[in-house]
Amino acid sequence: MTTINDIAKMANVSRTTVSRVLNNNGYVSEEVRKRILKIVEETGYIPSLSAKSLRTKRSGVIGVILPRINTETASRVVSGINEVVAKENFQILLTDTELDKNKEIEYIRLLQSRHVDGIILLATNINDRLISTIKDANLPFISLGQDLPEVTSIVYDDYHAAADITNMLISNDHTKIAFIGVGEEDPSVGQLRKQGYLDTLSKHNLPNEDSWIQTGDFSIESGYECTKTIIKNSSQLPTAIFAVTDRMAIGAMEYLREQGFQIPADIAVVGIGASTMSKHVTPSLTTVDYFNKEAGEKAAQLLIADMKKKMPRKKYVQTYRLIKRDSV
Amino acid sequence: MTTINDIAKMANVSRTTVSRVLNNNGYVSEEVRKRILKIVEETGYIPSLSAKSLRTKRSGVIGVILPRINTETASRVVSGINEVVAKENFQILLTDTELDKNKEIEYIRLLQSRHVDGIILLATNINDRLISTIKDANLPFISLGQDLPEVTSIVYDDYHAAADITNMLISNDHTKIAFIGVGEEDPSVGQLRKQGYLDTLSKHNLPNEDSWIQTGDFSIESGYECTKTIIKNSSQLPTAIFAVTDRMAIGAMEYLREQGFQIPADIAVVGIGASTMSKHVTPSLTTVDYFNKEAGEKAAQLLIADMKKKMPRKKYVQTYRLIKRDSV
DNA sequence: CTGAAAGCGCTTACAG
DNA sequence: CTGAAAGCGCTTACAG
Repeated sequence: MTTINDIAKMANVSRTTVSRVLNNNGYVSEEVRKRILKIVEETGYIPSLSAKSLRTKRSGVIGVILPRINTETASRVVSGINEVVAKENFQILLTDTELDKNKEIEYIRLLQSRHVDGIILLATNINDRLISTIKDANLPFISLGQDLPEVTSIVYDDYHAAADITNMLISNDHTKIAFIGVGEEDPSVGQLRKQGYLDTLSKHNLPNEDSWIQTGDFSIESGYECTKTIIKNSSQLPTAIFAVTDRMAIGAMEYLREQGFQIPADIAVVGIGASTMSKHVTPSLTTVDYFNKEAGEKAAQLLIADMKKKMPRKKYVQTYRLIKRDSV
Repeated sequence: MTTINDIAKMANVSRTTVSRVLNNNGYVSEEVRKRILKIVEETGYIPSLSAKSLRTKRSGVIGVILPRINTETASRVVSGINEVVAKENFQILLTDTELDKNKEIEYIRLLQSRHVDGIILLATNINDRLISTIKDANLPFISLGQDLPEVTSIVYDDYHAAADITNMLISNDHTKIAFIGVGEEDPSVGQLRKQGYLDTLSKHNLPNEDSWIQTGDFSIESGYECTKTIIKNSSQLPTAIFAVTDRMAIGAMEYLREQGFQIPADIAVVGIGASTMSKHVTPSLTTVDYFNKEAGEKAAQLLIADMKKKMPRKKYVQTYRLIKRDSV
């Protein structure tokens, strides 16, 4: 492999000078510069970034920790992150926890050992070990999706989004609104969205049967099953179902359609996420757009800013947008 | 930052011994091992992989080059790759070319400078500069999705998949079959799928009007527009439309539905890709499953095998499966 | 404008 | 079973 020493020899200069040319800093005579560049070109020399990184303590790599790699949300976020960091010549090192909390911690340490310059975590839960691992890493760090104490966080406005969409159902004359949520170990999706729903119901003095509130696991199938339970176990049928993710909402629509319910005439369905699918199912799904890609961009911008100059911890709340379509 | 030297001092041994304990090779007395491990634990010491990689010439990182990061195909493939490489403790360094051919080459060189142990390229085209860059990199390399000369390639069986699905339309009594393809700079999707369609038509002596054959760009919108052109410009309406991707097929369905056509009664629609969406649109879309995740797994396995022991160049053809649903 | 030298944090023959 | 020493390929004060 060609190294900086080879280039130096071939150009009859020291490797110091070659380094200066390559990094464009320090004075080098135009003549020498040209000579070196020519040789670099001819040999196809590619500098070793591991050596550089060992020496400079910067790697040009940003670590991204995802709960699941193959979801539309994740790929939108990564796309947003990538767009920003690529411009600054950073690469993304991707890790997938498969929703395993231990892996979150393991990967933070791993990324640290790879000397990444910063980490963006798409968080799904909050726990003390996680927080302390992040503190110990002592690296520019952004949490996206959960409000992590002591860590700069970008969160979606889960509470208000859920409240808004519930309100929208109410203003469409729905008074019996069922709910499909996820487990409370996920504060953002599991707790805040549910609270937004519950508070809105009580504000309007609306009833809610126990059987109207079900807990799924983000999958289409769980939306289907929860809806089955709602329909079968309710003394009174709801006239609307609010699922906290589009996928579960689409599972709900599937079950309702199979059972011969008309959507929205018999039962309306809404979700959250503005997935591509939500637009193309029939009827098209009313949902909330969380601007995931923009959230990824923002996370990357904040991270880069923090890398350049240590920023104080702050919490950012993303905006969202209701998308009214045919399922209501 | 704690280094191996610090640990060595604290344990009163040489860093050689610490290295041996950490990497679990060479003889170390049980007593010393325990002492070292305890100190490692207490200090939270994290070895520097850049230093290790500089020394060993292996990085434990695999580079993946994607044409677009946020597509379902890409995320399935990456998920498959990740599953395999994570087991062997490799990380994925992800790059996104945004369909720019120059970036493919740029990223190969970049990944090389980062000393990745191998590269998987989701190729979208074939050109000489690309091939020669790959040869120069002299790294374990797998092409996925295109048959790159001189490079181990995993390809989908585009020709036969297209032929099969066309045949299926014919055996459902369709004789007027329109086609929505993509540009021919993409040999797999643009050329092979089209050829499979054309050959099947001529084998059955079926007609095909010029206006029945349109070229889109993978997007839902282009499927919509191509279908508009087909419907408006044809002297005879086709009774079926074969779009080479699900997204374009879904665009086609959208236009047809808007215009009041019944699917499949008036016009049948088929796609390729087995996207999640294809299952959940109404009517559900007949399509071809390419097992993208399995392709990703296989790419990773081949790459790892090649890293361990140089393998001869070979071409692998993935299997596929027709999924008949309600759009035919 | 240019170079010699030190050092980043590891691993690995080699010697004992 | 253990350690001293060399070296991986860079960058960066420092000196001239």
